[in-house]
Amino acid sequence: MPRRRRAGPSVADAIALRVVGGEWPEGAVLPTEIELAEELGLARTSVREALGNLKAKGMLVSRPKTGTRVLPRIQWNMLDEDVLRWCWSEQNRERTALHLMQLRRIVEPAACEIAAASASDTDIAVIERAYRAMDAASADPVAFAGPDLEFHRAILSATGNPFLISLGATIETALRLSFELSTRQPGAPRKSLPMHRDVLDAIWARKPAEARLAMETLLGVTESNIQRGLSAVAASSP
Amino acid sequence: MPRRRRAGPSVADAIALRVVGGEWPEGAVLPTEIELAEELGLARTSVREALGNLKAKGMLVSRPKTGTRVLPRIQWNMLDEDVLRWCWSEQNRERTALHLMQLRRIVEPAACEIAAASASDTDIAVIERAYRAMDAASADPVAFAGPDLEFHRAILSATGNPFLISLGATIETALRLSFELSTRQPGAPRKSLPMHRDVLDAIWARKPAEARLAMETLLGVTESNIQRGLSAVAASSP
DNA sequence: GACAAAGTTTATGTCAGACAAATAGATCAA
DNA sequence: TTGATCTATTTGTCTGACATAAACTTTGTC
Repeated sequence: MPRRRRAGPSVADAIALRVVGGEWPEGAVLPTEIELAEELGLARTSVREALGNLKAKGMLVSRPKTGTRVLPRIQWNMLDEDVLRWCWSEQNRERTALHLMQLRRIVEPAACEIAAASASDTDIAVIERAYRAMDAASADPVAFAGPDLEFHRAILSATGNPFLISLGATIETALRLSFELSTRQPGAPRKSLPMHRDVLDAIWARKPAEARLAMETLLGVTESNIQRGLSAVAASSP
Repeated sequence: MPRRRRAGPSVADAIALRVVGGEWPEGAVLPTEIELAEELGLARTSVREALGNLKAKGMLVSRPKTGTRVLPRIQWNMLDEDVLRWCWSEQNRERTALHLMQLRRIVEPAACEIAAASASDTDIAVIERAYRAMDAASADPVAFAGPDLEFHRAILSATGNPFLISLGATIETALRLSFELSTRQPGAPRKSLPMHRDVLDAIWARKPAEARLAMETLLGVTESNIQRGLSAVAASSP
């Protein structure tokens, strides 16, 4: 007697991971809903719900008779947190990490500039609180990560631009995924703290140009840290 | 005898528009699935499918007994095309249009720089093809819009960065929505054409700095066009 | 009377089976 | 050969039922 497991979003996860893994490449049609249901030991309803999620995220499309096809990856919404998470569990993490870094170096300095020009006092207070938490945790690289993410997210939020705020959520997810890469440097927190301080001070002083510059400097160091982390990973697992 | 209408995604649309419209504000719980089904004249299954989509996009969350609640707008994924479309049908289009423009002025010049530095010949050929189509349609502002969108999207694609490519899709959707605002200027196509040409030439000549500058100039003119369009709308409907 | 344990209620989550609709592919006719 | 029709198959929708979880109520105890 098969007890009903609370499948939840894990069904979408299971199918999405198989899509990302290449079991059904771009343009391929995946098995019928009934076949998938049998294979996974679920009702067709549950499979449909999972497939519906993947359709909502631009990964699949389905039509009667034709079946459900995998859309080209170019059309997937990489800015969706789930899609990003699923795609992360793949071989090419290095390139993804670098692409993410490229995005950050485009968006975050500009966000700093905007924040310095137009953030409210409460916005800045949130940034400052994150900074204090970073300071308190600077001895522990693991505990340091949380406030670090919050610091960068708070700056995006301080712009008041909904698009940039959503981008902040995406970046935060990606950073959490690439956490392993950036924390291989034990002394990194201590070194990056004063740079974060520079960013905060410039925003607090309402100096947009300086804020942008401080963030560019910070991200430059961050990128070289990540690159060192990448080469360390590559060296440890030839 | 109620014939079954092919409801399709319009169910999600209907519910999403009511959420965006403020019928159930942030944090509020919306009616039970059964009540919604009765109200919409659909089966609970169909309502569930629509709600599932909205959950996948970060707009709703639901738990047994508690019901389905509207998440804070700050958590919605504004970079999702559907969410963007739904939020567009609201009062504050002006601010949204300006926020979009702010995003473009951050992303597109940087993308131009990257494209000029690293785009493949085929990537550039796609950009050039879009430019030719713009040239051919420069007499008709309506026909001009399509190739115009394609031109900007092609530049984002030419970066080879999946995140920027996804952003391109978002920007394209938003531009299509704000189409009405930017086409109030009859002579705009003719004026913007040479600026697009400058962008293309700089990318073709592999001069990143010039490409960035050309795009900044182009977007500056575009923004003032949109602002004129906004004030024209405000003046025509007091 | 306060408080903890057990039962009740109710909404979502899952299942099962059926029919409707659409369409790709096969069949048939001119 | 070509065009229209037929058929098979897959997704889309409906119906009704039970499972599960959590807020609410009741009960029992100190």
